[in-house]
Amino acid sequence: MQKRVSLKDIAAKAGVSAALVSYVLNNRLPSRISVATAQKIRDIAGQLNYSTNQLAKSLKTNKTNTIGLIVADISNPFSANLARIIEDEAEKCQYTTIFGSSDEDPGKFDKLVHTMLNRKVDGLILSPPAKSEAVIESLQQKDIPIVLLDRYFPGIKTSYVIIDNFAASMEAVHHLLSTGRTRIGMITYDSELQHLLERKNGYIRALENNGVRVEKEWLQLVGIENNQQQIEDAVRALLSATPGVDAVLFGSNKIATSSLKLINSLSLRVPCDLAVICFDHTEMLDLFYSPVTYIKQPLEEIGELAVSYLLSNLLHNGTISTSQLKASLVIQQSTTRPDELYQAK
Amino acid sequence: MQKRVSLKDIAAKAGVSAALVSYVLNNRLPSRISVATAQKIRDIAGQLNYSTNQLAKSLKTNKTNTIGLIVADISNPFSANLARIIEDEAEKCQYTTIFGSSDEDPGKFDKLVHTMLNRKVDGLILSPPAKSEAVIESLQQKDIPIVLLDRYFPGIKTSYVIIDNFAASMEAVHHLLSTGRTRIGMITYDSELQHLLERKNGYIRALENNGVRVEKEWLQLVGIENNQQQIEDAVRALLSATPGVDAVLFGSNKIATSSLKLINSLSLRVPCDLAVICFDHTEMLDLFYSPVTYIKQPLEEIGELAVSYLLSNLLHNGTISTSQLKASLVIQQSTTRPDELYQAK
DNA sequence: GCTGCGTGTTTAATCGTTTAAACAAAAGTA
DNA sequence: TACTTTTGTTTAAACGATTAAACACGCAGC
Repeated sequence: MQKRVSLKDIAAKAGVSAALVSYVLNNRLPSRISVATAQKIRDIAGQLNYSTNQLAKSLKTNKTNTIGLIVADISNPFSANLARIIEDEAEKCQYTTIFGSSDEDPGKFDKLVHTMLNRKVDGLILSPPAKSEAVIESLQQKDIPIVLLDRYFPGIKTSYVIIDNFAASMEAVHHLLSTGRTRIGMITYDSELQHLLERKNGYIRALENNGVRVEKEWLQLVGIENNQQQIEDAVRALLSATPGVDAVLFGSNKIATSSLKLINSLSLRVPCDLAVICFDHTEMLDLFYSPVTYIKQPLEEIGELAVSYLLSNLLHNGTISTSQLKASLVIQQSTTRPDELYQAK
Repeated sequence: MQKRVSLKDIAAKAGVSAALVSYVLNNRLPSRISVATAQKIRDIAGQLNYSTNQLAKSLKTNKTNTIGLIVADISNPFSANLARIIEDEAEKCQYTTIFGSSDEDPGKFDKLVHTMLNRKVDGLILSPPAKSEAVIESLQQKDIPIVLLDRYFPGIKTSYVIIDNFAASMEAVHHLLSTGRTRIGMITYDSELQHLLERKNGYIRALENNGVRVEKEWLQLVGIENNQQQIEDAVRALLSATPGVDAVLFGSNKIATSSLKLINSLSLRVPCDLAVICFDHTEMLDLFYSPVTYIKQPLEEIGELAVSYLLSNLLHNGTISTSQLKASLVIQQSTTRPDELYQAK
C-alpha cells in the first residue's frame, strides 16, 4: 500500500547482498566495508528514496522507539500542554509518542495500556486513575519500563515525577491568610488519588497550623467527572455556609473553570467579596476580569524528567528515579487585599 | 522485553501447529476446525494470557490499524479537542491514533509525515501548514489514503472536511452590522492558507455588500506564530485608527486570547465600547467578563467525518469524499447592542 | 475395492529487517 | 612457500505472525 522499496531492491540494484545494505545503512562494521560499495549503496538508497520499514526492524530488534503516554484527558489543557512537551522531548531522542485518554476509568486505562503493549511500545508514561494499582503492579512484574506522571501510589515502588501538592496547597492557603482572609474554602475531588489527598490535606493542615477551625461546609468534594452542576452546587454551598467563605482554593483547572463561570454570572466581586486561587494554569485564568492567582506546575521540567527517566530506564532496566518538584504560586489580582485594590489597579 | 508468549508457545502446549492456533484465534475457516481443539486452543491462550504481537501481524498483513493525525499544535485547545474526538472515533473502529504537531512548519510537517509512514500508518488525517502542497501531492502519488482536516488546497483533489469559513465570517459581520456596529475591524493571519483567506474575504465581502468602506487599518494581519506583542500592536492599531473600530472579529482562538488579555487591562468596556466575536470556542470565552460571541465549528461532526472518510478510503482506495460544513454563530453578551445591555443583564 | 469428497490439521513460504557466523580472496608473516 | 590475519562480503537463521496449498484420513457411492 505504501513505500515498497526494500533492502532487497537496493541490494539487487547494487549487486550486493541485503545484509551488506543493512550494514551500510546502519553504519555497522564501518571499518570493514569498502568505501566504494558503501557509497554506491548509499547513492542507490537515496535514488530509490528508500526508507526503512520500522515494523520489520522493530520486530527483529524488539525495539520500537515508541513511548506510550496515557493521561486522563488529552483535551484538558493541562494534559495537552504536558503531552506536547513530552512529544517534543521524546522526538529529540528519536522517539515517537502515542497518546491515550483514560477518562479516569481504570478499565479504559487497562485497555489502553494493553493496546499500547501489543504495539510494543518501549515504555510507558502514565497518569494512572484511581484503582489502577493492579495494572501498574502487573506492568512492574513484566519488567515494562514505566514512569508515573503527576500521580503516584505510595505503596508501589516506581519511577515518578510529581509535584509537592501538599506544600503547594499549604502555600496557597498561607498566601490567602496573609492577605487577611480567614474563612477559606476549598473545592476539590472526592478521590483517593494520593496527589488529590495531599492537596486536600495541605489545605486542612495550613488552616489548622494557623489556628483556624475548618468548618465542615468549607471543604466541598465533587466527583472527578467534573460535572458542571455539581461544581456549581459546591460553589453555592460555600457561599451560603455560615460563616460564608471569603476565599476559595480550587483543586483543579476544571473545577476553577466551572466555578468561575458561575461566579461570573453572580453579583459577586473578585477579589473584594471573594478571593480565588486555583491549581494549574490555563489561559482563561488571565482572562477572568480579575486575573486569577494560581499554582504553577513546572510543566517543562516535569515532561523532560519523565522522558529522561523513562529513557534511562530503557537503557538500564531496573533503575528507579523519582522527583517531587516544587510548584510555585503566581500571584495575580484575584487575591489582592481589598484595601490594596485601588492603588493596585 | 515484554510479553513473550507467542503462537508457537500455545501451539506447543496444545500439541498442534502454530497455523491452527492462528486460524482459531482469528476465527478463520470456522467450519473446518473441530470444536474441541478450538476450545482447547482458546483455553490455553487465555491461560497463558496471550496477546498478539501487532508488529508481526502488521508486517505480514501490511495493515497496522493505526492512523496518523497531524495538527498545528496539539496543545491548542481547538486541536486538542479535535484530536480527542478523532482518537475516540478511531478507537471505536479498533484503530490507534498517533499524533504530531507541525507548528505550521512545512519542514517539520514533512518530517512527521515520514516518520508516520515509516511506522506504516494505514492513513493520515492532516491539517497541512502553508507551503506543504508538495508533501500532499507526493502522498497522493504514492496512493496513501489521506483526509485533510480544517484546511484544504483548492488545486489538489483530496478528501477533506472543512467548514465554510467564508460564510462564517460573513455571518459574523452581518450579526455585528445588525447590532448597529459599522466600524468593524478584523485581526487575522497573514497567510496564504485557503481557509484563512476565506475568513478574511468573508469579512471584506460582508462589509462591501452592505456598502461599508473597509478602512485599511481595520484589517490587521499578524504572523501565524501568534506573537503576543504583534497581536497587541494590532489591537492598538485598530483602536487608534481613524475612525476607530466599534467591533472586531478575531480570526482564531489564539488571536482572541491574546487580544482579550490586552483589552482586559485597558479601560475599554465590552460590548459598549467594543463588540467582539471570535473564531472557535474555548472555555475562556465564557469566562471573559462579557462572555464572547463566537463562531462554533461542529467539532464532533468534523472528527467523525474525517475518520469515516479515511476508513472508507482504506477499504476502497481512490474514493474522494469532501465535506464543507456550516459553522454556527453562538451569540453571547460581547455583541449585545449597547442600548439593550441593561435590560439584558 | 476403487474413486472421490469432506474434514481436520500441517507444511512451508512470506512480510522486511538484523546479525552471528561462514567464507573467499588478498595481505602479512615467518 | 606455507600459514595466519585481515578485509570485504555473503549465507542463513531468526523475529512472530498469516495463509495458500498440501496432506492424511475416514466415509459414501457405485
